[in-house]
Amino acid sequence: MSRPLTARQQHVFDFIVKTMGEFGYPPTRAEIAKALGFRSPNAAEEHLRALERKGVIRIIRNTSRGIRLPNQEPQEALDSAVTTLPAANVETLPTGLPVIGEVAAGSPILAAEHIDRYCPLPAEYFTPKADYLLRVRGLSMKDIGILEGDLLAVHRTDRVRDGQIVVARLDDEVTVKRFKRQGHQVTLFAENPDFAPIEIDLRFQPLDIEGVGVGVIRGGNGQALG
Amino acid sequence: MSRPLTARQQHVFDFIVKTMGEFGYPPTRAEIAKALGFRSPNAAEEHLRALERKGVIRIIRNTSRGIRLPNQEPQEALDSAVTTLPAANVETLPTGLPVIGEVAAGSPILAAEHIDRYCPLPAEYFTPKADYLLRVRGLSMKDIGILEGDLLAVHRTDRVRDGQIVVARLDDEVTVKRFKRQGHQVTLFAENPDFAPIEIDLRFQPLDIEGVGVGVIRGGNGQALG
DNA sequence: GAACATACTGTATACTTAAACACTTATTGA
DNA sequence: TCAATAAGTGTTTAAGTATACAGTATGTTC
Repeated sequence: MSRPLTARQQHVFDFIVKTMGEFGYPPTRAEIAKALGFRSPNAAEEHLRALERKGVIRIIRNTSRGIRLPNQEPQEALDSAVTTLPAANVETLPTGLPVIGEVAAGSPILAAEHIDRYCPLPAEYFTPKADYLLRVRGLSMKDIGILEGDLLAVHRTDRVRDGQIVVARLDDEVTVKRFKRQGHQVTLFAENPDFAPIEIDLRFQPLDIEGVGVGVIRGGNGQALG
Repeated sequence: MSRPLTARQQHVFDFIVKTMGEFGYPPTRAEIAKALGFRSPNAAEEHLRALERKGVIRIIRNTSRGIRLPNQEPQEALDSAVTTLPAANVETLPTGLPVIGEVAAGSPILAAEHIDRYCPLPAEYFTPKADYLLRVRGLSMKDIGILEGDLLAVHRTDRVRDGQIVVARLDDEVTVKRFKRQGHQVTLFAENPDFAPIEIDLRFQPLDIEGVGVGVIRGGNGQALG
C-alpha cells in the first residue's frame, strides 16, 4: 500500500465522492477548485495526480469528468436499475431471468427487444447471481458442455479472472470464450479444437466484457435433448 | 404519465445506464452517437431531449456529461426491490424439482433419502415435464454436453424411442445413456469415445428404464463454471 | 392532404475542460 | 543545509463537448 492521503488530498477525495453521490457524475478540475477555494484549476489537477499515484482514484486521460473510484462498486445498484426500469416501462411484470436471443450490433445486451422470454428461476440460484440468460450460438465451447441453443447464465461484471468463461463484445459481436490476460494482451480461448484462440491487444482494440458465465440450462423450450 | 419510450429511445437510455454502470460517469453526445451508430452527435442530442421530455432523464445544461437518472436516486427503492424479488419467487414457487444425488442399490430413485435439495424451477419448464433432477456422475455423455455434476432433468416414463437420452437401471446401477433397440437387443451408447456401448439382451438381462432426459442444468450449487 | 413526431445527416460555433508550462511558498526528512 | 514533497497562483492552449441551425425521409394522426 502507498502512503496515506494528506488532509488536503482527503478533502479533494471527499468532494469527488460527494459530487458523484449527489449528481451522478464526477466533478471537473474547475469545480473542485471552486469547492475547495483554489484560484487555479491546476491545483485540483495536481491533487488528482497525487490521488492517482496513491491509487485511490483513476484518471481517464483527455476525458471530461474522467475520474473513477476503483474502490466503489456502483455496479450492483446500477445493474438492478437496468433490470427494474424496463419492468416499470413494460406493462407486464415478468419474474425470473430474462432470456436474451440475438444481440444486434451496437446495442446493449439487456435492451428490451432482445428479451425473448423469462425463465422462472431466481437470480440467486446461481453464484454469483445471474443477471440474464444468453442463448448460445455455435459450438465453440462444446468441449466444456456449452452447446448451440443452450442458455448461458451470465453475471454482469467487467472484473474477470484468468480461466473464467466470459461474455465479451468484440467488434460489436457478442461471444462466449475462456478468458486469459497477460498485460495488454488478452486471449480468448474456444473450447473446441476447430476454433483458434483470439488474440486482442487492449491498446489497439477495444474489448468489452459483458459478464461471466455462472451456469448453463439446456432444454425447456420444447427442443429435444441430444 | 407520458408516453412510453420508442425502441430507439430505449437504446439510447440503455446505453446511458450501461455507461454509468461501467465507467461511473454518463456518456457525451459523441459517445452515444458512436455507440448507436449515428453519424451526427445531434441525433444523440435530440434523443436526449426526447428522453428528458418523457421524464426518464434530466439534462444539466452546458455541462459535459450532464445527464442524470432521476430513477437512480434512492438506495431504499433499489434495496427493497432486491429484497422483495426473492420473496415473491419463494411464494410463487411451491417446492420445485427434487434434486437426486447418489442412488443406493435396490432402492427407487425418488426415495426421500436421495433428495439433496429442491431446484425452484417448475416441472413444466421442460417438455415433457420434468419429474426430478438427477446429478450426473462421470463423463460418459460429455460429447453432448452432459458433464460430471450436471443436473439432468428427467421425465419419468418407460416408453422410450431410439436416440433418446435415457436414465436406465442396469444391475442396480443408475446410468445415463443414449438408447437404441433392435428386437430383444438394446444398445446403450455413451457419448464419449472412451466408453464402449453396452449391449443388453432383454431375454436374459433385466433393464429398467427410469425416464428420459429432457434438460440439463449446470452451476447453481456454488460450483464454478468451466 | 396537411400537420406533426421520429429519426436521422451534416456543419458550425462557442463554451467547457484537461493539461501543460512557469513560478512561489512552506514543510519535512536526510 | 540541501533536496524533495505538498500546496498552491496564474496563464495558455488544444481538445472535448453541448448545442444551434439547416436539411432529408418516413411514418402517424386528424
